[in-house]
Amino acid sequence: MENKRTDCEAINIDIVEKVRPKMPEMNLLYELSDFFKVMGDSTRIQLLWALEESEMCVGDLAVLLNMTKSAVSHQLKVLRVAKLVRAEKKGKNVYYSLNDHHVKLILEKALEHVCE
Amino acid sequence: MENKRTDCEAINIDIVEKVRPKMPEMNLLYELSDFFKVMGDSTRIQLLWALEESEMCVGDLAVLLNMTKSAVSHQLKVLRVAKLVRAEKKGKNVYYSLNDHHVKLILEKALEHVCE
DNA sequence: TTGACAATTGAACAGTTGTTCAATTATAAT
DNA sequence: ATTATAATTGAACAACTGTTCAATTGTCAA
Repeated sequence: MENKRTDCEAINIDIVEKVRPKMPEMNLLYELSDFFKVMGDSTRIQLLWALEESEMCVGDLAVLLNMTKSAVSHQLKVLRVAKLVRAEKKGKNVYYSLNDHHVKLILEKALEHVCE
Repeated sequence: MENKRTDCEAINIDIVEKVRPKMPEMNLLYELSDFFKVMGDSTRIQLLWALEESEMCVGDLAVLLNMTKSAVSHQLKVLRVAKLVRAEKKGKNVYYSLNDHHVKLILEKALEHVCE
């Protein structure tokens, strides 16, 4: 289970024990940090930002971001696995679109944060 | 400036050119992704979560998270550099507290996202 | 069927990240 | 002054990440 360990005693054991029950479960914690990890890449933010404006296929996104199709496709896969975008095949092309309304809100809040 | 490059032509050049002016500046993009990178670690989320409940010193946080003081201190430094927490020396101890009201909101939104 | 194009894939690479360990700084108590 | 405790620091290490490159899949048009 827990393989880390402290190397000290608590200074204010009362505070620690008051806070402990408020801490989130490890499971939730990993889901949260995994979500932020996905957001923590400038290429993926660009992709989400672009798809907020319009659905687009891989080639268009590659031109827009000035990257190779391969690099874009790899990152779209990350976003797809994280369920932030979805893919739809139309003829020869695969069109990507946003799959989650929370993302826009979170991006806006983060924007407020970095802009202040 | 730009050292990446496409390996293809746009399929829908009209869409690409319609979206292009809406794209954020590289500068802003990096600030955004840097912020999410900081949030994208379960240890740092635990620290922020704990400090939302009460300010605490390094030793208490180490006990609470069951980690070494060193590991906690390293991560607190990351949060300090990102201006998400601030440190105040009180006698023998250094007390850390939240330094940004946006963080709580963003954590809540992210929580809504991963919980649905 | 053949050829061209769109997209995906996996391996490889360099660059980055988080924890550990040992050493160090700084404060408080004796 | 000396000792003990709190916290920070830097180097080292393994684990992870993002892009490139080359090869592959699947679809359309001729």
